[in-house]
Amino acid sequence: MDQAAGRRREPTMRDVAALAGVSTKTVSRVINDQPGVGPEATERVRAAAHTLGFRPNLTASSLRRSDRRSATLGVLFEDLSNPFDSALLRAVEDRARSSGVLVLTGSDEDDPRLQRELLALLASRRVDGMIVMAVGGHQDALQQERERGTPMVLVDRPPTFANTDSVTTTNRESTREAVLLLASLGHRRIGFLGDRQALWTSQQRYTGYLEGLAHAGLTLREDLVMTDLRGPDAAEAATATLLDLAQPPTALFTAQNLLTLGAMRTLRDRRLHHRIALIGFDDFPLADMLEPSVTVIRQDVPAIGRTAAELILARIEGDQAPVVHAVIPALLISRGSGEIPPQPD
Amino acid sequence: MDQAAGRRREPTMRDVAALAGVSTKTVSRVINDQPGVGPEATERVRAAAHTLGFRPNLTASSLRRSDRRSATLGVLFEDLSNPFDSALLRAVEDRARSSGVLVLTGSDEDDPRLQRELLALLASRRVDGMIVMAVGGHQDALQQERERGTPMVLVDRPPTFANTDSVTTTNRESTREAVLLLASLGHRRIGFLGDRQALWTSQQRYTGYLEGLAHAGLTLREDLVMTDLRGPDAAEAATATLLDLAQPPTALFTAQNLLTLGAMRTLRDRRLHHRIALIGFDDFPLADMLEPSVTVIRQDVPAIGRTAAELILARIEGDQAPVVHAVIPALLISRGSGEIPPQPD
DNA sequence: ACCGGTTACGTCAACGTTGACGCAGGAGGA
DNA sequence: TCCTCCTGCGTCAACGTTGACGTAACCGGT
Repeated sequence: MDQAAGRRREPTMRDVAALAGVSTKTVSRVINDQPGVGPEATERVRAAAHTLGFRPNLTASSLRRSDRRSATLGVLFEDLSNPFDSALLRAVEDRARSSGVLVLTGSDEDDPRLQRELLALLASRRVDGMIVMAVGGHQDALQQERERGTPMVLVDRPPTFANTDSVTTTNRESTREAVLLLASLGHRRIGFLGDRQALWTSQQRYTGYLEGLAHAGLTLREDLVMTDLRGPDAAEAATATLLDLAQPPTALFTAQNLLTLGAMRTLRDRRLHHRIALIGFDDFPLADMLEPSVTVIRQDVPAIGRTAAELILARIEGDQAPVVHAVIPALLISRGSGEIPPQPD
Repeated sequence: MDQAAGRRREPTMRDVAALAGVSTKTVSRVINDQPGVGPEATERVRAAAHTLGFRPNLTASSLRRSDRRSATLGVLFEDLSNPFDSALLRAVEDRARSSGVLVLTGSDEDDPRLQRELLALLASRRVDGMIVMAVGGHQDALQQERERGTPMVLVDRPPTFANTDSVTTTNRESTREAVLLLASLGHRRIGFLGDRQALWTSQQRYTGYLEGLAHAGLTLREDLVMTDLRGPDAAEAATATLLDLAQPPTALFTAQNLLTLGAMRTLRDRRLHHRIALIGFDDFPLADMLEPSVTVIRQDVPAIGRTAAELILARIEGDQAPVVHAVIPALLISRGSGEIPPQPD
């Protein structure tokens, strides 16, 4: 047995047919459970297939079939090593596998060039449909792919173009809810740390923040808002800046999980983590093990993934229903850090 | 534009050929950068392909080519939503993409039936090779697949059968090192919490524990060893059991990241987290944000993934070198919890 | 005995692409 | 001048499978 080259030729339907003494078409019928084959012929084919270890070649099959199905889905996320993305992938995968569908994956790092390239690689493998996290900025590549007729569902962020399903979460509403919670505890100076404003989710969360302030009768203080923070280190520095203000915030809202970590780090360094309230968007492992435990807004990632998978599978089956923009509710999980009242100076 | 059905027919080489006024073979040559086409014909083909939006059908191509390559790899891990697995996937993916190869994924949940099923699904899509985390117990399905000639590399756990590459880490050596560190601080009663002993990694880590004790001149106390723990809850209970002994351990070694979390939870509940030393196998996010920060053995996940991908790609290219069992060194990261000296009772 | 229908197969071509091979025309050498 | 080689194409068949269609045998009814 070699490691690689000299790979044994896989047995084909022709081989099975020869051994069973029937035509390849009959083998095809048996393999695909189609009617029109007698019980003994069926048995002979089954036996032959088993002794030869025959496995149908799905690429040849999908080439020839009229529906062209490859029973393969493309999944294009920002970064599959991110817990949010990988949990989403897992949910998609589970739902897909129950339909015998496998998943071809890619990480585009939110880079339009990379996304376009990966889209092309998926397309040349003729996946039946794609579940994609759109990159920030314009979605030209996605739109072009969609206009070619590729079934597509966007997750996490909706399309900027027409006629494409999406699954997102209650970014705005849940953020508003969190801000209202803080305000109800008496906080008047609530800081906001946000991701890149080019991202739709960031904009939504910021809008929710503004709405929350308005509902609580608070006026926006621009100096308490820091956006376009990329990663925990930026959030760490931004938090320090806010705390150094003459009138520092008594509560913080962090609009993304990495930013939550950065903010926590600064609060901890300054021994303020029990004195300044903190609510973060996105749950993360161990949030409940920290001191104080971190209050977060948790997206229902399994539901998002399952919904996206169900949508795309239905579209692939030919579902012609009007476009769907599903919104999966997120949940505010109170753990302690968000319930700290404002502290006297 | 419909959502799904009535999917536009993708343009083929025939369409391009017709528009460019050449034969399909000439189109094929241009697309594949093969020689034997004049500059103007090349230009006409390029233009035609561009205006039609032609993209080669890789499934048809791989069916016909002599090497049968589909430029697709199968990756079969235990659970893609686990941070270790997803980081590994990401590393594999990056290395593969630099060769234009895409990855077809699956999670087998350490279930032999599921693994066999997913293996078959990957095989019927004729992936060029597979990177697999073997399930605990016997590896029959893997071995059979391997014996059919499928190029294969195992990660995290080595094969129990011949002639198959693997990439693992220094489970035994690093565990020994950790135990020696604890012993050097004066610990005499070091507890061990282990995963299912059916897993190779668990056995290795347990062996390392034994070796560490022996090197330190300590005798094994069986009552301090708890194995076959599944998940954090089991570890939590096991830790409680150990602490309730007449002579409880003064230090703990947890052989897997979920077990580390469970042990930490119990230590914290009993307010012993600053009095009992703890070292865990596998790093995890936020380990540095806890109090005390958790000393861990960190596997070099990117290196493992990259190495596995390079191995499989080389084998696919026909590399006939003898079997490789790569071992990637893990690193002990001292953060505090592992440096707590034994406390007087 | 004859007809219409059904059952259980088989034959053939085609899906989109590429390997093997063929061929015309021009360049270059004897 | 003729032969050879090379360049730049084209033709054809085949990869493994399945849709469309053909057909022989048999059934029941008249």
